[in-house]
Amino acid sequence: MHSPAIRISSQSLQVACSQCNLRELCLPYGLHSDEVEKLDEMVGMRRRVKRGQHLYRAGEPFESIFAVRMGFFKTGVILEDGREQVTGFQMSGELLGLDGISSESHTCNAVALEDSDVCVIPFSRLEHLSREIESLQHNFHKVMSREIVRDQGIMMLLGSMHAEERLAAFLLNLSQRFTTRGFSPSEFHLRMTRQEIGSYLGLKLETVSRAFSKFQEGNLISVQQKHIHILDIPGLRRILRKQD
Amino acid sequence: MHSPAIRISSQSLQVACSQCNLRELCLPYGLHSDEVEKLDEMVGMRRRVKRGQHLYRAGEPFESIFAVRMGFFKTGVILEDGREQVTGFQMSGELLGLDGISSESHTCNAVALEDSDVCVIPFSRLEHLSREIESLQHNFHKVMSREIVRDQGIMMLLGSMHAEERLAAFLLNLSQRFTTRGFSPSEFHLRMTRQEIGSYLGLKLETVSRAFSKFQEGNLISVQQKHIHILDIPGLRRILRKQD
DNA sequence: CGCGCTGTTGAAACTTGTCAAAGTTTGTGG
DNA sequence: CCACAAACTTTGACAAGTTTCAACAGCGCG
Repeated sequence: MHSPAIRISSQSLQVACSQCNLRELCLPYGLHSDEVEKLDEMVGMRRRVKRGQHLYRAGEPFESIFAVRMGFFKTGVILEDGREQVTGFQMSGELLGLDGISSESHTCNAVALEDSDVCVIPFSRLEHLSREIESLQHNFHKVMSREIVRDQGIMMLLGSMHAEERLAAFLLNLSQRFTTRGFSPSEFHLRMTRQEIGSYLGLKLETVSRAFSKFQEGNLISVQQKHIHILDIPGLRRILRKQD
Repeated sequence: MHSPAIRISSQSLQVACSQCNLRELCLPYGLHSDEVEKLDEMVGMRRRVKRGQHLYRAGEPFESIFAVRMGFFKTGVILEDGREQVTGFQMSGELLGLDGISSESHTCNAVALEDSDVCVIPFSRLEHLSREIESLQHNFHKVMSREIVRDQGIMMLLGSMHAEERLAAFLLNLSQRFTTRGFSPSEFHLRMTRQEIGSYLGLKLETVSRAFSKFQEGNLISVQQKHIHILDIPGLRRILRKQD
């Protein structure tokens, strides 16, 4: 499955956690340097996923979790009638595949929305190393817990907010995550379609489009297709506060 | 905080995992008997929570997770305007407090909906023991992962289903969980109000009430206040299938 | 360079929420 | 144990928000 050649070229591409500029966003967070070196051994290889390709599919056996090194993913499931339901968007430093642990097979699809790179973290090795490195164990538990908290936040969004509030929350969340990664908080490129945003927010694509237009009318943002410029962050926040 | 006297009385009430008839639903699942005995030492004590009382509150420091031994809980948050948003209902064998790991403080409130008993599991001891007992570690990871999968299921419910579909899914889910615990799949008592069901399902209480009435008209269930009798499980399933 | 996917906008239909009133159950204190 | 108050539930009529259907514009990929 993974040839020595790939292994070597990966190394030359700085596969090592100790060299990764995402280590403050990822599993190595807070680990001592000797511990991070052990992590390096665990992270078997990198995998490149081109735009539109699957990182994994629902039903496939679960063996590894993945850390996004570069790029942008969506996760979701295909419903019986063929529609897609998007459950999340992941960017660099975020983990993919945690849902597969429980059933030992992936429960959703993960698709790259742009050419991406991930670190492959064999789960049994992660568990093994977690038994040795206390802070890695604790870190991993925190990451899983954060995922639970995140999901509950979305449940609240879906359960109690109107269309415009949902979109405002979505934009502010993206803005905040881009900021953490050193990008502009106010200007970015959406990697997903209106359809995918709508699916994620529990809205139809037309409703998403209308909300974008409304925000633009109110000079809160400027939209040009997928290019978003947030003009008034406090204004977006006020939309959230209205009902929530 | 916990006197020897309480400790002893707890023991006499069969605090031990090895004696617990929920062990197939809880953390001890699949552990060898010598390992379960180590678990017994970890589970410090039981705690009794009367109906309406809080097990924990949002913002309190996180120290332990809890396993429901007996009873019924709801978790939720209070929004700024005073409304409550319910994020889950927990019954025997299910864990509470996993969301607190990430921030080291509880992110929601947990309230007993009937007089309940929980096992208090100090989290640092759980992590410590997880480093020794491989199957406990794996079990715990599975439990957390299952929570993530569960939340994503609710996201899909909230994002893509109509009122009656949501209520049908809710009833079928309860039915299934009661069945697992040896109770009737078709007849049970709701511990929560229409308001709380509505909050959980992203609906107003009136809508929940109307959906109950509609199901009753269609001879799918018989409702008498909080007492539910499911007359036609396949019929409820068909309601789910319609749009999903 | 054109075809297809994506996005925008309008009008009508539908679902759910809001407000209001009345009935029912539960819990408490006398 | 009863009576009363508070909380919960049901139902109706109307309002608001979202979806559906349809038409058209624009961008981007091959």
